[in-house]
Amino acid sequence: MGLTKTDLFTVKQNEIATMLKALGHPARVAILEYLIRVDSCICGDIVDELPLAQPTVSQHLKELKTAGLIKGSIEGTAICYCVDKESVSLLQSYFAGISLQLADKEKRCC
Amino acid sequence: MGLTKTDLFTVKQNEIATMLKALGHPARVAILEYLIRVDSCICGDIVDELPLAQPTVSQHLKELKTAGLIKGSIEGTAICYCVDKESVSLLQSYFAGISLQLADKEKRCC
DNA sequence: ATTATTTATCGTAATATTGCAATATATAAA
DNA sequence: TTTATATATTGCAATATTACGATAAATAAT
Repeated sequence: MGLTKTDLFTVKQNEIATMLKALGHPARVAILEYLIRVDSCICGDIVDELPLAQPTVSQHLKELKTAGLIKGSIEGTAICYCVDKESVSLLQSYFAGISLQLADKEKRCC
Repeated sequence: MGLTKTDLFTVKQNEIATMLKALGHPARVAILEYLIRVDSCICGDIVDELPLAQPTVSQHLKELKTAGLIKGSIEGTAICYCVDKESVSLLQSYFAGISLQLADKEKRCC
């Protein structure tokens, strides 16, 4: 197989999983953090910043973009990437909600 | 390849990526949500709840456990799984921090 | 027009993931 | 002890991911 059965789960569950999967690699976490740290949304510097080859970085950027976590805009010959605030906000809300629900429960085991 | 170069990134980045990767599959998101929803941390009901075969569910549970997101305790012949509050709290803090940092920045492109 | 610069895509090798049937393990009940 | 119940492990096929060299595409500068 190797094929995720997305149709068996809710749209929301798939949405969350897709975004988290995109961040399920240290290079992509590093890219996100770099884009946030640098206050302009600088682009190909990511390649210099990361210890990975240019095609590899490009591929990671594509995955982040496909998952909706970053956006890119053409800036002359370069491309300017930046974080999609909405999607990050969505994840933030998701975990905030979960934490809230967890706070109420008292554990009966574990 | 197919091999993540974890040594090239920070411990924190790897830690976050590992947990998010574990949640990067709708079945595992569904398991987390189910464990939170059911206020006792019931175990093998997960198999009935999810539209996946028992070995598949067992495997997903293992991945969540390895990533530290859930814990399991033996309860007679059954095993009782529940969410590890600390790790969820860690993720919650992570995204809260990112959101805060993002709020300050004004976008220069995208 | 030619050349340099920047980013994307292709091709490919190594490895990982997903899913499940079959089977093993381990405890509870009879 | 035998049988039932619950969960884990093994083995395997199909597919996905990771990484990068080589190359393409697209714009800027000369």
